[in-house]
Amino acid sequence: MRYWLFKSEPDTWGWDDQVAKGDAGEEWDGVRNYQARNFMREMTLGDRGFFYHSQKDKAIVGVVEVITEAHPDSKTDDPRWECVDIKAVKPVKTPVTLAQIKDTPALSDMALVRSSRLSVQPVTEQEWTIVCQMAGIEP
DNA sequence: GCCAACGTTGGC
DNA sequence: GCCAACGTTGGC
Repeated sequence: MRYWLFKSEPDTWGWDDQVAKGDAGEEWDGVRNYQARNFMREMTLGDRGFFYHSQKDKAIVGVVEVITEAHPDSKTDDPRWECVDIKAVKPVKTPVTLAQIKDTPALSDMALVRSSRLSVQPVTEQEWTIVCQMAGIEP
């Protein structure tokens, strides 16, 4: 199993919207970036991801699970763009902010720090464990 | 609201 | 195939 991070503007699609979809989940549509799409193609069922709010919050607020493999993005006819479906698994106990992540030397290589504009990013197992500790949840 | 970083587009 | 121009994202 691999770990990922999904970034969204909370005003457009936030954690609450994701939770409201329940186990049915929702397409992670709208990605128009090849690198992010390629990561979604690498995803397999059961992979876990962090749900990150950009802009106002700038914090990891929940954990999601990949529930479909990559398929065409239903929001466009352009065959280049694909996405996976994800469902909310659980919220974090304590949101982990970008500032905290930047203050943690072991997390200084996270894509969130190094490549802040990428909307879908891989997370290493080690990073996953550390962030879960900071969030007060089981990995 | 500004600006840096980055990806994309289009002219040559 | 290069590079300038432009648009978008996201942190500050």
